[in-house]
Amino acid sequence: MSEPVFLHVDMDAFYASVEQHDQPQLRGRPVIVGARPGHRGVVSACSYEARRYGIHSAMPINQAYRLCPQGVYLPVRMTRYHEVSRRIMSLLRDYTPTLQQMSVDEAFLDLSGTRRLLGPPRSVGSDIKRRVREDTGLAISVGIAANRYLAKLASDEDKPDGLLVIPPGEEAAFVGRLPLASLWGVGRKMLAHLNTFGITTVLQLREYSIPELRGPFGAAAAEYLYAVCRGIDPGLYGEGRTSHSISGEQTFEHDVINPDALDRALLDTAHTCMFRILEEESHAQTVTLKFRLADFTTFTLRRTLDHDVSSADEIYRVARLLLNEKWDHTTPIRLIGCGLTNVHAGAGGLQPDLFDSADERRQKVEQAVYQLRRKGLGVKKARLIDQRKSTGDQSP
DNA sequence: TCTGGGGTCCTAGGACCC
DNA sequence: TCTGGGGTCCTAGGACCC
Repeated sequence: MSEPVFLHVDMDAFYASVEQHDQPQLRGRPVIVGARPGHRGVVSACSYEARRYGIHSAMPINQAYRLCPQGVYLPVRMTRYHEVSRRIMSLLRDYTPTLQQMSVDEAFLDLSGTRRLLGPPRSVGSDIKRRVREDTGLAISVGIAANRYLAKLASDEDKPDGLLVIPPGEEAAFVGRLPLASLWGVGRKMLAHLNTFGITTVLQLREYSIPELRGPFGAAAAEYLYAVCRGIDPGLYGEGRTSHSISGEQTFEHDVINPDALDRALLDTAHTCMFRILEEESHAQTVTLKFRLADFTTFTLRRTLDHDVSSADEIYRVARLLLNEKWDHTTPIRLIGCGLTNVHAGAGGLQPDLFDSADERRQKVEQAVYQLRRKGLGVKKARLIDQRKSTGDQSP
């Protein structure tokens, strides 16, 4: 019987590190990747040099700029990061066929039962770090433990360029030493909620039973908290997912009440969603609308149709309907977008014979447009292009 | 210091059916 | 006239993560 061994790989300051690698003159300098200073947006990632100024990801970009005006501010180049990510992931696949990629810069490897083949887990970890550095020039942090949850905490604990192994039997002791806030899944609100019950450490949390936690935190959170404070895997990580969601949204540079500007944004995101669901050959029946007012009040509405969504225009029409139901048409809107939920794999109901001829024609036009877009020709429907020419929101 | 964009999962309440 | 309970689907909102 082999013991379970999981390895978590986390790329350090990923976007910023890729930029520093691609432009060597940026090495050693504070690099901030995200929105343009002077505009609405946040920091997506920043180098360790930038962190010394107090900058961190998700910080408003203008705040970052005030802290470090001499920093190098770069736009997000997602295509490039995906390219580097794919290279690293394929390298990781040399170690296990059951690689579980969690995001562009994170993955789990199940190393259970590989000791005879690959050697001890720690040496596998150093080998991976060395190969990633040789191949891409990037530093990664590696955590190794008996379950995924702890492997992730371990890679987090020893950043940057870290390698931390939690030996079997040390699980509970390791978690017991961590601050409550560093538990994955315990965010600002949960931490504050725990504090109101006098729970400020992992060890204090352990004094509570599941039934005791259930009242204040709910059934799911109770079991989650009970497990993780003991170093037991809470068992998430998206295994066996059968559906997911696709969405797009956009924040306006200035808040908007002009219906044309809103229509344009909705149409644009509707097309993005339709393109993606066709590309992955899935189907969905539920359309969502999200909008946010100037004061940050956010509404999400959804409508489930009696058939699969068949065109971007249909997504747009449903989203527009939902907007009319909820919006007073006078309060400025900061963000708007739409999406699809309950997305399932398989072609679903997109067979043309299920639609009347108008819908069928529209579908064929869209499919053709998507084919061109996929080839990188950047074609958009005339309606979108026409409207884009008249851009100019009605902000005060 | 005014707060992106893409996701996931959970909760609570209502509708509806048996 | 008053009174069930369970199951499922749907909706709106919230917390959290990268």
